[in-house]
Amino acid sequence: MTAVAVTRKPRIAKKRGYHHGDLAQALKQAALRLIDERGLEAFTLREAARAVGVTHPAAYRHFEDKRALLAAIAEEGFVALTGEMTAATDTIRGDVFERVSAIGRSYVRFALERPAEFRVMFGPRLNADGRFTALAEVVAAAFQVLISEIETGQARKVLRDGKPRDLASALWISAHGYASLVLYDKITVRSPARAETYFLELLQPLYDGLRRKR
Amino acid sequence: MTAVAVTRKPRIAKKRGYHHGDLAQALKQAALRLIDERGLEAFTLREAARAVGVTHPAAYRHFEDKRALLAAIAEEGFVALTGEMTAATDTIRGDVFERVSAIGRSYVRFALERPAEFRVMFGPRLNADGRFTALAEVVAAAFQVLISEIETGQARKVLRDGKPRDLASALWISAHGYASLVLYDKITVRSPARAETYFLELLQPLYDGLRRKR
DNA sequence: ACCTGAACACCGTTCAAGT
DNA sequence: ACCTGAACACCGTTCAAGT
Repeated sequence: MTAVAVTRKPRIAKKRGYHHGDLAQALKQAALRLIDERGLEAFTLREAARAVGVTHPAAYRHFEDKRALLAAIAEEGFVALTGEMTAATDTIRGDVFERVSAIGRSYVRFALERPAEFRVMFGPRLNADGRFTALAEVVAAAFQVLISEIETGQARKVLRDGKPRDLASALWISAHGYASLVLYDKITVRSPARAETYFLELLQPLYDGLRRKR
Repeated sequence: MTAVAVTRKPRIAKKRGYHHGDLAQALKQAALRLIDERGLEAFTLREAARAVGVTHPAAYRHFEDKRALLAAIAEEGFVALTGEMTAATDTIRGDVFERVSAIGRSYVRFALERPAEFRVMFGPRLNADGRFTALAEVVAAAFQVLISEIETGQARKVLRDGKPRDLASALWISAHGYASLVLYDKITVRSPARAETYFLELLQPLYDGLRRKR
């Protein structure tokens, strides 16, 4: 966007020959760092290549194009998110209600701790044309964590009736809406540490509404 | 992103001299059309200028830079959204609960009917550096519609207790989370016509939870 | 198999110059 | 006051050529 005049920093070690490592992985990590520092819109493939000490066309040996690099990051992000949500419930055995709210909390934590990944996962419409089928699959897998939890909650007569997909959507919407509005500067949180508990405070009405009447 | 080889279309009427109209307005409209057609990431200032028949540096007479053009679009978008939300309650006199859910519905409708504006409003972090104070103000004004409605709902003992800001945030989160997940292809709606009622279905637990126990 | 050099068709931004 | 022409420092993508 802005054409800044940068004093050409001489490559520390002028690489000759191959990168001799996992260049694909290195490019993804460089990309995330750059997105963290200057934002998604300012991110360029060329800069990522420079950061790992390789000429920019080398990236095309590992990714079809720029969008494919971002899609790879998004894909890994959804896998990581699924892992976090699953891990969140591991510590909580009994109360399904506690488990469900722990999943919501872990979603929010992921978004705020790894904002660059979150933005890549939800910012650009990478898969508008359905090009990245693997990406669509890991998105579905993440959602499935919510659905399964709702199902066991309903089976134990803790959660209200309704299609599991729909109740799970409500959960996803609440965690995603909160995370998005915070990350995109629309809702202000006093301190990052309070972000998770504030989420539970705000969405208490929803959680109350999800509880089965007794 | 993609460098398409376009056969240079000769300008229909080779404009000489001034645009002789509201160029700023024309650029904003052209921008929205282009974003609608090819997405926010593909949008360029130069193409918008070409579309209205003016050389690209002419845009800088009306906007400081590309971000400022997008910020102007976002600003008008928030004003329009505030108008829609206010209008949504005008038809409903009595039940505060009905009014609150009408606001949510109008938010969702706005997002799905005017996706380009919605994406500009919430997609790029235009105001991350607090550069556009007017934009921040219209965002706050839109939020205020929700807060006011919550306040009267509480005064009439229809809505549960709690800080109006917090209950209003819950509403915003739900409408925004739903709209975002639908617009960014994460939640699928059977038909666009069903999108609004599906929203109410999904968030029924939240609305139930917002109701004051009696 | 993996990377470089060079090229192409674009960008956003600036600025002197034109009317 | 408003716009153009020309220039600058970038992009993403392609491809022949090198090791």
